[in-house]
Order: sequence, then structure tokens, then C-alpha cells
Amino acid sequence: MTVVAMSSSLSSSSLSKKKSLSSSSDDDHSDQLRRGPWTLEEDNLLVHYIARDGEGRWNLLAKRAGLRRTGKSCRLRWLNYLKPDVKHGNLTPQEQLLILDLHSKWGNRWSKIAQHLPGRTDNEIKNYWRTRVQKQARHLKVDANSAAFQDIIRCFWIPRLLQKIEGSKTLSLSSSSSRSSSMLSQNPTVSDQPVNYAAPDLPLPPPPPQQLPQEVSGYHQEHHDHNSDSEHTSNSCISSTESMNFSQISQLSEYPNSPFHGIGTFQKDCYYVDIGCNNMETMALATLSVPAGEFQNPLCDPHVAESNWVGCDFGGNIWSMDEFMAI
DNA sequence: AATCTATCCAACCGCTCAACT
DNA sequence: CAGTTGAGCGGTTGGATAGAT
Repeated sequence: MTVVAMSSSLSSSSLSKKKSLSSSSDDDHSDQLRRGPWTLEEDNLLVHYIARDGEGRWNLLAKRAGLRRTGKSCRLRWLNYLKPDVKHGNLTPQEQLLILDLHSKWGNRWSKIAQHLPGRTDNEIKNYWRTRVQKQARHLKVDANSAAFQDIIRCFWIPRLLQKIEGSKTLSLSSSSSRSSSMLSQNPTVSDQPVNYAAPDLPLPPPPPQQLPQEVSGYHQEHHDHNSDSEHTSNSCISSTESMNFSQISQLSEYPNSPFHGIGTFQKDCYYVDIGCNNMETMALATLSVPAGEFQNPLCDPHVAESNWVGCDFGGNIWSMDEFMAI
């Protein structure tokens, strides 16, 4: 049988390691039940069986399809990887925004969150949260579910994502936009970065730094009225033509516990963002520990530098905003 | 070039819940 | 009503790989 051959061909240490995790009773059947990475042939068996007979009754399906896998394993493989509508690849900034918001609302209800991101699986979202979001919380030595971290997300992360979205729009319209290039050139550390929206980790042009001190006192971005460049960057407007349905985000902002709550308004085709911090304590945490002008990041505009708004020192753990934004 | 470290993500596990017998 | 089974969920693990030293 094909699968037997595949099984024997898999000499990877992963397989033996996974096996070692199983109980002794499982070991009794270890020659019958396969674990570890799926092979192409196993995938084909599963896909063809489901195409012919449909999904469900996974234990039975596994047997009938000739797969030496548990029903659970088959189900997971199908739902997380083989199902035709499963999206692969990096999460878009829009998707990241949605995840941040929905998680603030629902917590670790990954499957529920996944329902709002078509083509994304709970596993993928969970991985994103653990590897990207929780990592930042760890660096900052704050609880990822704390109000403080929620505010950090709201004040720094979300604006950055919104800028990514806007940046991708700008780029798609005109990659040689003089306005954009001048904006970028104001920030050497950012302009040196390749703009790659497939890679969500890359930092993007920061929000207008002069806003930050004002954010503390409830700054409203949509009412920005001077400096065309900063207006361009601060007045975050997400076109409804973006891949994500932003009426969803608009709705999400209605949830009181959401970082989106009250941050934006839906006007015409755009979602205007009003990002403010509602937790003064959090903002107070983000005090300066870096000499003025050392950074070129959202918090390091000359105006900001004068106000000593530069680095983050969370509990003595000095961590530059560049690091924070490199998420 | 070799080694170490960090990151990503597929796959596993245990648990819970609902449906069925 | 109790036991069994299937499905689904969230947490965790560890191999692969990229990047740093």
C-alpha cells in the first residue's frame, strides 16, 4: 500500500519524536497509526476522498480513505491546509487589525475570530497572536491581556497598521508619488526599509510624531488641519475598496472593550481613525530614555524629542520604538 | 564556514460539549 | 439517564529555516 511505503520512507526525527509523546498503548498501534508531517500522497488520498464523499465522520473517513491517521488528524489537515478556500501566506495589515480588535473583544476565541477572517484558520490566527503579539507583550513585560497592553496596541500598533494599509494604497496608485517619497525621506530609518506588504513585520512610515503628546490628552486625528504631509499620514483613511470589508471594522468599533472603540468614524468611502489613549498610566509608562533625535520613529520627531517622547521604558526594560514597531 | 539563536507554523494533545444510542 | 462517539476548541510542542555571531 502506498501509505505504508510513505510511512517507512519517513525517517525524520520529527516522527520518532512525536511517537515518543504518545502513550504506551498508542505505541502498541504505532506501526498502524501515522503521526507527524503529512506526505503528498496522504494529502491526495484525503482530498480525493473528500471530493468524492464529502467531509465529516472523520474517524470513518480516515479508515475508508486508507489513511493511517486519526480522524482528528485528518480533520485538522483538511481544515487548516487542504481545504480549497484556505488562504496561505502572510496576514494582511487589514487582517491583523481585525485580529487585534476581535481578540480584545473575545480573547482567545480563535475559531470565533477566524470566522471573521475568510480563508484564515483559527490555528493561523492563534500562531500569529502568540508569535507576534504576545512576543511584544513579553518584551514590554506586560500581560498581553492587560489594559496597558491594549492601549499600546491602540496607540502604536493600530496606527502603524493603518499606515501600512494606506501605504499599500498609495503604492498601488503610484509607486513614484512625490508626496510619498518626500514623506518617507523625512525618516531615514524608515525610508531605508523595503516596502513589502507581504511581510507584516516591516516597519512603515510612522504616524505624525507631533500627535503623540496630544494623543495623551485625547487627540483626534480626523481633525488634523495643518501640515499637509502630516495630515496625509495622520488622517488615516481606509478605503472601502480595500480587500477587507471595513464596515466590519466600523461595527467592531462599537464594542466598548475594543481598541477600535471610538477610534474611527465611517464617512463616505473611508474609515477615519481617531486614535487616542484612554489610559494615562499606560502612556506614562512610555517615557523617555533616549536622547532627543536619536530615533527617527513615530515618537522621535523633533517636536516629540523636545518633549522627551522617545523611547519606551517599561519597568526598566528600555526598548526602542523601532523594536516595538518591527512586529 | 560553522555554530548559535530566534522565529514560524504544522501537527499534536487534552479537554469540553453536543448528539446519539 | 448514563455511556459512547464525533467534532471542535485552545494550548503546546518541536522541526525547519532564516538570520546573527
